Amino acid sequence: MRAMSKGERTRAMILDEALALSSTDGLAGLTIGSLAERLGMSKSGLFAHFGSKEQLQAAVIERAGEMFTDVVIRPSLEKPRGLPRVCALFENWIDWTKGAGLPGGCPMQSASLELDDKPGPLRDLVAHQQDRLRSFIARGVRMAMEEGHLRPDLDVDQFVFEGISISFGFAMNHRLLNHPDAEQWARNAIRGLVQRSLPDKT
Amino acid sequence: MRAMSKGERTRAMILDEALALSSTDGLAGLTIGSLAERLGMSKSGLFAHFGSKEQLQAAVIERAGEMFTDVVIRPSLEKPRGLPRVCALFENWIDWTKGAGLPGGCPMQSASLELDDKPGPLRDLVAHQQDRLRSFIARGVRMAMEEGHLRPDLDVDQFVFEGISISFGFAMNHRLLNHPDAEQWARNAIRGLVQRSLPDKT
DNA sequence: TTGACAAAAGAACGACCGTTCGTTTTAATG
DNA sequence: CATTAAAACGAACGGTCGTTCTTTTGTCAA
Repeated sequence: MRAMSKGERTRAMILDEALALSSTDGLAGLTIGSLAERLGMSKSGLFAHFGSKEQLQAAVIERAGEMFTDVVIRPSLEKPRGLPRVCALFENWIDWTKGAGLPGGCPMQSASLELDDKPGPLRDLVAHQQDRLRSFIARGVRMAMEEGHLRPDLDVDQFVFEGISISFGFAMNHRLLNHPDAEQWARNAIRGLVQRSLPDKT
Repeated sequence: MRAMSKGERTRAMILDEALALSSTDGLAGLTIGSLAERLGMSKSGLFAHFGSKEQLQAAVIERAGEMFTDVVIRPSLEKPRGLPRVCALFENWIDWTKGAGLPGGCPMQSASLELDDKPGPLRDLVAHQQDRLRSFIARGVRMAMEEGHLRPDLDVDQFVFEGISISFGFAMNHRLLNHPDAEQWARNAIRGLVQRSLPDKT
């Protein structure tokens, strides 16, 4: 890990700060000037690390994806496969939304809303990351079905849609209206989703 | 309606275009220059109608709220009170998300994400509108309980949370990933939510 | 320690931002 | 019609945007 040159180190430092900034101001609100000022360096010096603003934004999106993987996905893999892993993922996700690291909300969520009408490489990047998440959850659910933890006739895509919707809905309620009950609602909703996906007790 | 002066007419015209623009580019991406160009008028002439950009943005948010009321809420009031009205609301909402009028997605949703970390009058405005929607739905659900359409022990806030989450989740899936099954998932989820809120058949 | 190269700084660019102001055009009213 | 107020314009302001240069500084191996 000490094979990290000076340039690579500052680049990583820039990305960390850029991620924090874009989580509050959005991907478009992320400006090179303010980012440089926060880091106490010159615009041009910062700029040279990325070559263009779009590439900076792309790097931010990728970094956000890595962070999400580290905080939400990877820890869930330490749980036993099947239902425990699926539940752990949603719990990690709720914790992540509550502000794990980033000052603003989940940057991927705002990026999605921001880019949904703007075709281009950034939009493709975000869509791809969302697809990866979706298929990861689907894989976990299918495992849980194989393990007998969930109904064999469960509609996997429907389950994933509802789980993701709850997570996004929680972010909305928690961050904008910061309603104190939002977390409880989200946990209840996830629990209900799981409960009605269990195998029949007959 | 002919009591509308020239100024009021152009102001309305400006707001319509501003709403369309902000639905694709976001509230922050809405600029006076591009808006004026689209309308074929001068920046200063347009500016004079609002006095500041923030007031323009506030007017856009309010206009978006009116539009949502016209397209989603008001039509549901023509249905009989109780469950039919609640279901109609969610169906209207899905249609609205599919692009009723606006080229971009629901402007209120992106505004929420955009402003959730930026305290100020705009954030308050959006939060207030969301609160109004939430309490409107809650009122409808309570009516349905009184009519005997829904379980008397139903957790109203929980119901509202899940319904709103589904609607937002649909927007996300439909607009960003434009997954063809998204609408079906959303309708299934709403139907499931309603079904498990019905009175016991015992 | 020197020499080569990577990294950061600095100044400047054209473009666009929100905003102001004075002027001109247009609409409403007697 | 003439008058007056409302509405739209055009030019300009200070700032910031992303980006491009050239120059200076720092790093790191020979």
